[in-house]
Amino acid sequence: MTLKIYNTLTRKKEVFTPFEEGRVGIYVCGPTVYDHPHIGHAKSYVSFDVVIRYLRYLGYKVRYVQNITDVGHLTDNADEGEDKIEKRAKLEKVEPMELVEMYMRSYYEDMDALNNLRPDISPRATGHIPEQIDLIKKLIDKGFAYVANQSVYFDVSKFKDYGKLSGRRLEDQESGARVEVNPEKRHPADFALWKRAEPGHIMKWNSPWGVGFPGWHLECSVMSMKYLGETFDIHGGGIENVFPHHECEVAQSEAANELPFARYWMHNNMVTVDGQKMGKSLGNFVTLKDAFKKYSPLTIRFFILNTHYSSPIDYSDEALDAADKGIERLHNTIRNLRERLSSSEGTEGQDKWKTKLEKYGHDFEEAINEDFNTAEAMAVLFNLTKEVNTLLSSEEEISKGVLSEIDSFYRTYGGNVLGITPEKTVQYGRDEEDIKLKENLIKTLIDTRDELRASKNWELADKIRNRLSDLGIIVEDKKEKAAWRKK
RNA sequence: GGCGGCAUGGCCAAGUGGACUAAGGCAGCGGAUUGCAAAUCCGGUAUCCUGGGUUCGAAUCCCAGUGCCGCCUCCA
Repeated sequence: MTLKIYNTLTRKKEVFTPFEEGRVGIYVCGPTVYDHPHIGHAKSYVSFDVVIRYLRYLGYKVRYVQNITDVGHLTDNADEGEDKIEKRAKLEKVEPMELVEMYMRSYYEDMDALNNLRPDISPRATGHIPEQIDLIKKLIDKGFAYVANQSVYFDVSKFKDYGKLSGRRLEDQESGARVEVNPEKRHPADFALWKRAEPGHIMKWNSPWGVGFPGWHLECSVMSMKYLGETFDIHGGGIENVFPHHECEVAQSEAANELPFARYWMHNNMVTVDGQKMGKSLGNFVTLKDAFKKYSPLTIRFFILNTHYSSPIDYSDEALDAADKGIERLHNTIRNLRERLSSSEGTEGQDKWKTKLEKYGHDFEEAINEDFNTAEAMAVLFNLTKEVNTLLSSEEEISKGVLSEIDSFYRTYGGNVLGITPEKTVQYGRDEEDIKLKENLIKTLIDTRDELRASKNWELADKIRNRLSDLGIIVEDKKEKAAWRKK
């Protein structure tokens, strides 16, 4: 079995082989931190998180680089408009770097909640100005860039492969269709490597061409090659950035190095909200902080992974409610399993289950190997879950050996690879002590109720169960002792 | 105008030439289980957008049509 990845560059699904045996270098376009992250960020970074997790599961030593854009990303296209960070900083009356810090923290907070692993390196554009200047110099020296009125532009006509990633040809582009062409540019498709700072511009640095700031596309080229090498394995990002962002990255990197840049390009699709595109201008952004008020982060993760990363998803209450129920079923089984595990012993039947689980593991891998088909992989998890539920609800004794084999299956595939199953199954309170106290209080009530049931005092037993239900505690009666869970 | 994608049960969604008499989730229906519930299990539920074509064989390939969506402004 081999991992296959759909490569935007070749428009084909290809067998993945790393550049350097046993190691994988991956760069994923990170956020521009000028606002709280939204549901679109979640889709992108959850998708790539599974890529990272699976590559590690396969035994690769992975270096995961994901940048933080903190300068150079402008509000408009074609190198015009204000810097997003600077604009927002002025609005909130803070230092640009203060703003960056604030939203960067917000970003990691939400990504942590979604159970995304942190990147190994999170380089910031402002921390790599000298490197960016060096790359520009190199491009000018090689004749791929030119200086115009203290700004520097990449000359697309000099790079014959321009358009190979996005499949666009220069002559097809209707220049100036949506924006006025900057008269400093020789060709309308030329893009800024360095922009001179206009009066009043705050975020600026000295350069050989005057005071200014780097173009947006440049940082990704510079930081990926600095940490991953001039040729590296995987470059990921949103499909909306194929052109012009990624196309420009390829151009400037390959022009400078005369070597292939990223070997596999992966692009995730976008999120719509109630069937409509999520856009700044439409004002229908769903921030993760808002989404989390309604749905748990793992529900959102489950919802995202239930569709292939390259397909769009539509965020709606109906879809999220369904995902919520789905993941609850999975969690219920795992919780029941772990409860049984703590009071079981022996190893009878372990080998039989081991064989069975190997087959499920094989099916799971086969799904993920097909360009990260997480939806199919989750189906495997649910097929197993049905079988486990049957086992758990049967009357017979189940050995500790069997239970722990199953538990470790969930930990490996549901936990390590997909990240949709929790380490601990009960999270109910702020700290350990708080959790313990609450659990004990609930247990006390339930124990009392079990005694009432034993003496067939149904009326009072039902009353307690209803009252607990009102408080969000679901009681499930079993033969002797009742079980409970948080709604 | 240029480029690209999608259309599968009530909803979401895998599958992209033969183990498809189409995975999985949600909802609903019937049954088992239960003191009643909850949870769980079992069962039934799809002319694979339309019309042609290729093939021994098509959800899957080709052509035409219809409808939606994205990129070429902003955005992951």
